[in-house]
Amino acid sequence: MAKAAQATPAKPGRSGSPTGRARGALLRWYRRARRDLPWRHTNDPYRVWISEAMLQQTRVETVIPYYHRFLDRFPDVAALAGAELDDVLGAWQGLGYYSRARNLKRAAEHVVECCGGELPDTADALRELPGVGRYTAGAVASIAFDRPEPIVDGNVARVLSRLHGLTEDPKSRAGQKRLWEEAERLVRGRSPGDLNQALMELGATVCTPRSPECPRCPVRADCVALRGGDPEALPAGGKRPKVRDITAVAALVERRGRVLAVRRPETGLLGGLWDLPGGDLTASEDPDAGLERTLRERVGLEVGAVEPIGAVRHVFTHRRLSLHVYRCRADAGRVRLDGFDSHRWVTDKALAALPAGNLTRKALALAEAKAS
DNA sequence: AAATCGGGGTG
DNA sequence: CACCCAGATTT
Repeated sequence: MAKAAQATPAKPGRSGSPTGRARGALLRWYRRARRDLPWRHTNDPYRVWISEAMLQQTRVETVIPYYHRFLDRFPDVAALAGAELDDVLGAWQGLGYYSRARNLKRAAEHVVECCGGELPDTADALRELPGVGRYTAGAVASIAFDRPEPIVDGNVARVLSRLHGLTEDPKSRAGQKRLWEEAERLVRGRSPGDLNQALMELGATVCTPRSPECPRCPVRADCVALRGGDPEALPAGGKRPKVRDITAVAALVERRGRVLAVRRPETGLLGGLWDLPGGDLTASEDPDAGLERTLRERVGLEVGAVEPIGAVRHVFTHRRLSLHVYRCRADAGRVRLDGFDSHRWVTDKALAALPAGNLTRKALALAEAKAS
């Protein structure tokens, strides 16, 4: 259960000050207008933590079904700590940023070993857990433990940039410093969890990146950017990274009625997930030649009866990938891995059950469609 | 300070 | 297509 509020600093928000007026307006607005979201039905620190981990860089609507399934499968810290990694990754499959799932499990194991299975109840202690940064520590501390800890996420950065007319880039060190200072000033006082959620809710539903609905905003009277006439101009934007085009190959390598599945390294892209063997093509390399080369180099197999199945495209944040999919037969010889952690010869059904990324699922779906 | 890490919704 | 999302971690 949530602990009682700790002593709050000596200056409760006076409703006469701009800060006090804004926080009162935010709290009243939030209690009236907030969306009914699954994680708002509980103060259970474990559930709050899981929701915050899932919501990192991920939209609310995407998270909701994962949140229910994950908690159904791993209802508490002990269940998560005792689970198989593949089961945790399986529950995370399709959600992206898979290091979050591995860190959750590692953190759960640590909490069981060192804290009797109870999540730490301060931001500083939470911060020690793998995968818990300043934002997540503040969110769990304020929402689950009623502590006046600030949070700054993308929504809060936008709201505060506009409210205070901050023209610095929120990504810069100076911009971050200022945002956290403003968030801290605002969170001091009653109901820190609701205040923090009000800021995020406002950014998500009213103070949106484009076409903000300023007439509906509870703090419009104090908004510097609105007075300036162009709230949409804030926050100051940065530059975007360049997108690379990549061509890769992968194959269903068959032997004695089974296919070869390989596990990606724990760290890096799609870490710990299962995949079909293959790899990126070098510049101007022919896909057929690339398949032969990557299978030889990365799984140590010579293959025959190579049959192209087709290609699938997948867009990552800064990569556009075109994957050529093949079916082939492996000659005798031991698997020797390079760049993968482990392998299994599995049936089609077992292959479909292994945790994998969406690109691999697309490839499997294509092969399935082609076979029938 | 910049790169890396997924996937999906939106205008 | 560009942009962004209840960010964290590594370099």
